[in-house]
Amino acid sequence: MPRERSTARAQERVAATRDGLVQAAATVFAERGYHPTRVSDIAEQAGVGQGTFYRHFSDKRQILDAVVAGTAERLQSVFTDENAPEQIDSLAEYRERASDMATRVFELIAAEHREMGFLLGQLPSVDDDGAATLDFVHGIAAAMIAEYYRIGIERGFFRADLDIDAASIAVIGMGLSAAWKILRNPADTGFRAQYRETVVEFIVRYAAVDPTIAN
Amino acid sequence: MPRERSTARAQERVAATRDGLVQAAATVFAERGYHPTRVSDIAEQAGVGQGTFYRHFSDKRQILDAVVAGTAERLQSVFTDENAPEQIDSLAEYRERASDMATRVFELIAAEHREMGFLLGQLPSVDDDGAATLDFVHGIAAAMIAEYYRIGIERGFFRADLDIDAASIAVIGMGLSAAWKILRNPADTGFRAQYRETVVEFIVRYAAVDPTIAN
Amino acid sequence: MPRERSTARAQERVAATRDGLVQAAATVFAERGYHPTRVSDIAEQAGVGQGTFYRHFSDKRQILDAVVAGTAERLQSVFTDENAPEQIDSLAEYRERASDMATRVFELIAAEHREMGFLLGQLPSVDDDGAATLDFVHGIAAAMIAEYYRIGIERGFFRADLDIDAASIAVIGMGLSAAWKILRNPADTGFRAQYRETVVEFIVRYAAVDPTIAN
Amino acid sequence: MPRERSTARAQERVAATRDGLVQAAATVFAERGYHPTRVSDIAEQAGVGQGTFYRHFSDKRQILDAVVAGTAERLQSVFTDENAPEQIDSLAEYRERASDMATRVFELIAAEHREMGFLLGQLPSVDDDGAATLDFVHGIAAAMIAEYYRIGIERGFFRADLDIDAASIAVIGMGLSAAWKILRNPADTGFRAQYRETVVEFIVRYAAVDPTIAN
DNA sequence: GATGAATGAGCATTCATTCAT
DNA sequence: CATGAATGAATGCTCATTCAT
Repeated sequence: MPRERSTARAQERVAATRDGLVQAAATVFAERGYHPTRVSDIAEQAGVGQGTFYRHFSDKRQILDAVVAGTAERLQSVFTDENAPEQIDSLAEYRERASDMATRVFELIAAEHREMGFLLGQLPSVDDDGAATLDFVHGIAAAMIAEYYRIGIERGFFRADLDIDAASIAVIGMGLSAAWKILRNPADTGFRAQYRETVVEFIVRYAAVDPTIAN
Repeated sequence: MPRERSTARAQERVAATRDGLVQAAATVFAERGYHPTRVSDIAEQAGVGQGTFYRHFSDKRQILDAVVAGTAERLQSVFTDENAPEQIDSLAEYRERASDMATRVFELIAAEHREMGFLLGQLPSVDDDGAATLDFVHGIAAAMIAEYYRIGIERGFFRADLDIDAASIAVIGMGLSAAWKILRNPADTGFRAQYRETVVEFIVRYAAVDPTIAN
Repeated sequence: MPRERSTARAQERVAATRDGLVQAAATVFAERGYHPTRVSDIAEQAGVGQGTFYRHFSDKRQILDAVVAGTAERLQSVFTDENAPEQIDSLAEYRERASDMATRVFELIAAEHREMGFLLGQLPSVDDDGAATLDFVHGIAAAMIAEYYRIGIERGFFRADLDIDAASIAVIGMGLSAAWKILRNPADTGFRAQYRETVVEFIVRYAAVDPTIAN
Repeated sequence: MPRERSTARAQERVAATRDGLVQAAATVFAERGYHPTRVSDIAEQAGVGQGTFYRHFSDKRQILDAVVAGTAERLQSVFTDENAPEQIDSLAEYRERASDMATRVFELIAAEHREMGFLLGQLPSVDDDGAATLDFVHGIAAAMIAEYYRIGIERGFFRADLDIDAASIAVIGMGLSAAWKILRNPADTGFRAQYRETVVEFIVRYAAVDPTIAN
């Protein structure tokens, strides 16, 4: 089947061009910001002609969706990959898990600090849909954190009267601050370690029936 | 001296026109965002001609500074007006003060939600200077919170081993999350009260030598 | 009222710029055709910047309406100005009137041959609306010619069994052919005179009860 | 000779592709007009790739020539096929012949109304060469009609003092009007019959020595 | 000082044409 | 020969800025 093989190869090439454009857009959006970036900047960065851009995306807004989808997916995967809260049985385990996840989130932010900075700093400014996308990511994260709190109460090492919803939002806020700081200085691993400990402490001391147990 | 009087009046009128433009810019920037807003939109909203805009501001970027200065000033004043941490002598007082300030910040955000939304959502996307301005506001707030922690340790009702810098950043994050939520639903006073309590609880339980004292 | 006077002058200047653009568009549309003409061609011909074009017309299609309206109006005025068919009382007068009107139409076509050529040759190619506009002009002319036939029958010097509608269309066709020829050679006054006589002869011999009366 | 046979088949296929493209171009040109039609529209309509278009035609203008040649040829064949004016010997025969030819022309226009509409409405707008092509067709038709008039005079049933050139042009005009009307409503066979009779009457009454003979 | 008409640099987008597969 | 992805010149249109009144 020489036909099919060549078709497959052609499809690969098309996909490669498209991916290159998305990658290029992620780069220049993060560098210059969405609005100041011209389509020609993206094409140039991708090493293709301007017309090629329009073969793959109808306009600048469209490629943004592809860029954001990729970044948001990587961010969400931190929370979802092998991180079911059901496996936590003690406050000590909870501490460990929270610390792990904070580490992973902070590492991802540091590693993709430009993309994440774009997500936080630029997406709301694109349009209402951009802001809505960020809202959606917030919501996902909040729901996930709330689930951890629920399990903690259920298992008896978190006090039953804590405000799950408000606490989830507060925890997300600590993450936002972390992101803000990391984005300014992605190489400062010391801050990340220090801040992670503090965040865990905040979470545990706020929620634990007896925070001293696992201290 | 009819001369001087007329001059004074003229100066007043000029200042009024200028203020009207800043107010108009704040409104349309908040509505549409900085980049999509045209200078003609600002002039139209202010009820003056486009040429008048350029009598008062050299370009679009300039009026943004005036807009941001006003908004940021109102935000900072919440932290500085009659709020010296030296006056706090007990954990109970600390709680009360923290609750008061959270209330004031949340009220301000709700009252000027569009301007504050612009600050958080749009300013980083304008240019590096815009992001720096937001950084600066963050820094001010962090320093102020840090001072409160320092006093708490000094007066003995906060544990000495807490991480002042990291904690300050975490508290700012909780404020960011609050802002995010309030901006989406400025009329929900219930959320504000509930979240305020949770934040105070986070702060006190994290830092207090014996959180139960004032419970 | 210095205010009002300056406003009136300003309005004049605006109208002058607009008229200049319409004039320029008529010229370049006639020269190059509608589709190949760029907005910048029109602006250049009018001696203004491209942006000025868009102050007065939303796009290329819009200015075409203004151009066509002017040309069509001049064309229709030939038929309507002081040309009521009621004043015709004899075949001899009818001949004279037909000859007069043919002369006037042919002169107009010769004088504005580029604009008229545009109307006939380019308008249908612009879009459906362009074709409809030409249809409309056809309809106006046909109705007017039909009215002349009706009067002729009423007054008794045209036979009653002639087909008014079909004949009107045929007469318009003779006019179209004239236009076609005149557009190719606007300076040939000899052809115009010769063709005019033939057309009158066609009309009279087709319709007259006794064509020889006024011969 | 399997070689030659396969070559012959290949040539056939090439010709078929080419014809398909011309047919497709005729269709989409008639639908959208020449300028708004994209090469990709033609290729898509023909069911081939864009590249294939350029294997058969050097550019968009080239295929127009092929389209126009076909349409014009079919139009001209109405006048030339088995229609030598030498075979006419009486006014009655002349009437019949004129009626026949009008019928055939009108039928062709109705049958290929989109292609003919393109010829009349779009060709002059393509470029000077397009207008010249239409001029050429006009000239052919005029010459043919003139020949009929010449024969009529020669045979004595047309008056000797008629203006052959002007009359030919007038008759073409009646055809143009017919085309215009038919193009707007190709299904209206009633109009065609009615208008045909009127045209014949115009022609005969204008030219005949004694029009009443064959009435 | 105020005005808004005029300006043109800048950018998004289209589409005829090329060419590697 | 056929294909359709890639190309970039060409062009419509926007909008920050200027300036004559």
